[in-house]
Amino acid sequence: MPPTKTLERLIMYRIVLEQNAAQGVTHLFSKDLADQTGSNPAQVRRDLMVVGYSGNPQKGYAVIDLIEKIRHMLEPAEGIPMTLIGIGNLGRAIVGHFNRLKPKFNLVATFDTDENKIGRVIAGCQCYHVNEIPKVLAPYIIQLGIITVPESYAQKAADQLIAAGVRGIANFAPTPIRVPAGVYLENMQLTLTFEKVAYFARSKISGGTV
Amino acid sequence: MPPTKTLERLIMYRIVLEQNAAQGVTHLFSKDLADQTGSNPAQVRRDLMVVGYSGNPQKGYAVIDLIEKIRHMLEPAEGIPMTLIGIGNLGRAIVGHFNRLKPKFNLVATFDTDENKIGRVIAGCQCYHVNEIPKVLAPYIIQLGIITVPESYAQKAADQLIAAGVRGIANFAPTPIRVPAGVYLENMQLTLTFEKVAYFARSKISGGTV
DNA sequence: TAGATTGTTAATCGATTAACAATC
DNA sequence: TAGATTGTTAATCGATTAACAATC
Repeated sequence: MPPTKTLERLIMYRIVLEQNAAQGVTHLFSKDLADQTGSNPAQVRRDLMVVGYSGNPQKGYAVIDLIEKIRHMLEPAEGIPMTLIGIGNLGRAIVGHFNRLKPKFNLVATFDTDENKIGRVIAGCQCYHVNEIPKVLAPYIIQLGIITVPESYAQKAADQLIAAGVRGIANFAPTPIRVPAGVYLENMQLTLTFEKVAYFARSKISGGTV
Repeated sequence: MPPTKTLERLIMYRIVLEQNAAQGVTHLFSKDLADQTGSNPAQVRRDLMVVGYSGNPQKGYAVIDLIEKIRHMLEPAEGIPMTLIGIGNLGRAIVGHFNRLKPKFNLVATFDTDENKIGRVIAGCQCYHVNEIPKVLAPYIIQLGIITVPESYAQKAADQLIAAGVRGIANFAPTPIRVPAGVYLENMQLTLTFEKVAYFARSKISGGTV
């Protein structure tokens, strides 16, 4: 299993590799990839060691082949089952994103407590009441549960997802939550990012990246 | 200037300290703070060294005082000027967040290219056409510019903000962008988070945090 | 071939954790 | 006082960067 940081960068490389492929670029050097991702050539080469793909000192890396290698490493399977709780603006924005990520992810259902939303298809996915989580999710082993609910409901939402067997959680509520060992958690406090940027924008002389 | 990681955790501590204060908790030990933020007591104590606040071996840390110390360290000033480009679902969700963060941040304007949005007040803030960026932002030194536009417009949006003197950028478009030295950049690829969680949820036996 | 770039190892750097005397 | 917790230094750990022989 690669280090988290390496994995993050590999995902980033793949994103920009796909953009390059879309523009008809066939080969890139480690320097190019570094420039486009805010990394550096040594880092890129070191990261690529874990995917088991070799470049060519004269041409660099074949874009298509490298995408395929990274993809293969990241996604043994397609149609990763996922779900989302809380269909506010943020929830809708994220669901929208996932419509572009098909068929990689399979958004099996969304949940909310607002009667106006329940039973409707929102952003292409059926919305259920949170009470139906156990029933609706029973057929799946959900790899990714996204929490976009208000602060007061965040921990409860996580507990419900975990009870339904969800293995990984990305929490966007404005408070960190806790999960038992065995569940992978990413607490995404958007506020934290904003405060950090404001802080370093004020303090730093030269810019950081990623 | 504290290390980035330390700063991130300090912001997180403050978030949970504020929640504890709201619940009437007056004192916390490093262990409590660690549990609630997915950290560990040694880390907490080490981080708190930089804020210059001393706890008490018998009572722990006085919640209110510690909040004040961290706040003081993070925000020399109030009303940090900020802006946002791209009033889609994600943009609206973020603007909504900022309404809770007043008076700390001061969202001076939002921008879009959609004629249906321009001239309107959306989520409490006036929306202008992107062509007006230079004029509207001229009176401010913007510390935080948030980009929530489609992929194809992300780099352009950044360039426009930077030309208007924006010092820090949080980019939520689905592609990393580049900025010159002197501008602090955070590329927030939500996709990256989702793929990472899905990956480790599948691979890891015991859970990670933060 | 000559030379820039690769893959990989070694060196450096920074961040986390452990340890412990000082403290209340 | 006794004992748990603090602040801080030292040790460990992991991640980044530098270096360089191998390669095309």
